[in-house]
Amino acid sequence: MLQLNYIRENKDEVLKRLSIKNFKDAESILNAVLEKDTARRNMQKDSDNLKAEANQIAKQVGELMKAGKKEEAEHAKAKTGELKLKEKKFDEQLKNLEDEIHSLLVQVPNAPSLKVPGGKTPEDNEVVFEHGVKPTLYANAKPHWDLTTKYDLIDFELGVKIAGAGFPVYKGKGARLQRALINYFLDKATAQGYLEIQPPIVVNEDSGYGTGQLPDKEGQMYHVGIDNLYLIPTAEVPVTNIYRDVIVKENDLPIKNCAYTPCFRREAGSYGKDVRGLNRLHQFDKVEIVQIAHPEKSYEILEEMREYVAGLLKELELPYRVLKLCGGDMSFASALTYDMEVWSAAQQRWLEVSSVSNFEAFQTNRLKCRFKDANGKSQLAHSLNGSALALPRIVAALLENNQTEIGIKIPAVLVPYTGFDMIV
RNA sequence: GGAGAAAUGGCAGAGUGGUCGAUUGCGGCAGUCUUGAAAACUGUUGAACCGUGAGGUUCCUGGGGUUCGAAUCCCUAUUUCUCCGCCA
Repeated sequence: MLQLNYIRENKDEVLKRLSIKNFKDAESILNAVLEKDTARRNMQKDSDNLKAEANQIAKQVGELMKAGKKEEAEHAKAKTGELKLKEKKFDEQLKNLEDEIHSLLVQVPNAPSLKVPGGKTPEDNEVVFEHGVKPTLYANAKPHWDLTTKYDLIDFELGVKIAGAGFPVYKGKGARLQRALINYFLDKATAQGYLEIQPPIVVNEDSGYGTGQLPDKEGQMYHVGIDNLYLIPTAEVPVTNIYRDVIVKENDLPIKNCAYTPCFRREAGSYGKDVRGLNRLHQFDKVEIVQIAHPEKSYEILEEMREYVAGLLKELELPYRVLKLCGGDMSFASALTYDMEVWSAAQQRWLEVSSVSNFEAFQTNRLKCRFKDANGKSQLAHSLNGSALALPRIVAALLENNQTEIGIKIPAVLVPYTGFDMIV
């Protein structure tokens, strides 16, 4: 949620930034918000005065009673009846106005950074960096869904039997490769100063609202109805919610957390080649990095996180590219997002493996995650997160790109974790 | 799942109808002392909203109620703890 004060003071800038996201009704919504805000403030002033008066009378009654002036006290009491009625009316109207403002405000996406390119579709994303050489495969090379069968690494059919499509069963070296990647990613993140967190993988409603999955994306999460809990779609949800309703120390910024969790996504509406094999799953593993940052440092930190993720891909010897998402392709909450994609040699396409975003104060406004600045004033911190990394598509690319006639080569950095350097 | 108790500021913990936005301790911050630090001492220290300001309003888990007046009384929801049962 955008900050009301900020909109009030920087309306033109906010409008300009929102136009990058092609958000249509920005002007009319913001005008309505500001109008209602003015009305709300006036009403609060009136209401506060009324309450002050009532408080005065209550105090007087107390004093009169103590002094034994019963009659006068009764007289004063009588006066409050009327005030009370008015008070109730004011409170109701105030609450209505606040609700209206809130429901308008939650419709407004985060205002993109001015660095975000315009555009509407993924084609308009800007390639800012590309690294590595796309491998040329031998004649009989296969896509990963054939390789996983050939080497008995992943059983998709078995997953269907046990749970359903999109819940693969990893076996033998396939399972070991998963564990190796998770450990490798966690070790790297820890070395980079991220504190490892092992959060719950279900969250309550408040947490869902805190990071913005609720109410909009309710249908994308698995819901445990009997206890009203949601399976997390990403570790971002439980980890960021650690800082809900928290005032952190300015000196502690930036706070760096990482977490491995399984992630659960219903992916309603997906179909076709996008869902083949490991391309899109209902359950997958991911190591997430999260930072709570000082507002002045957040963009610097975004670049640092992007570099960090790129470093992982480089070590894994995967050809990758970095996209700066255009306004139309960005998520609702993001102010600037980099997508990292790896080249899948057998599918001949780029696969998104990480998304690194600066949310500025959009999430922290909802979360009420603040810090005290040098003047003792609380202000909202900025939040950022990124995948580092999501496993399935990394596995897909590793298998496809490194296949040879005699087996699949494991990149050197992973060998200490897998215990084997070749899948044969 | 059954029985009981509790929920107060960063933490601990007072407070049972008006003088309570809340005693006190710890922690934090600033200062004195010190070459520096520690200790000691002194001061300061919750949040949100309205207001240029003075100041005002709201908040003692959430919601509702009683009352001129509620942290305090009543109802309700949630959570936590203890005991019992079950159990990785």
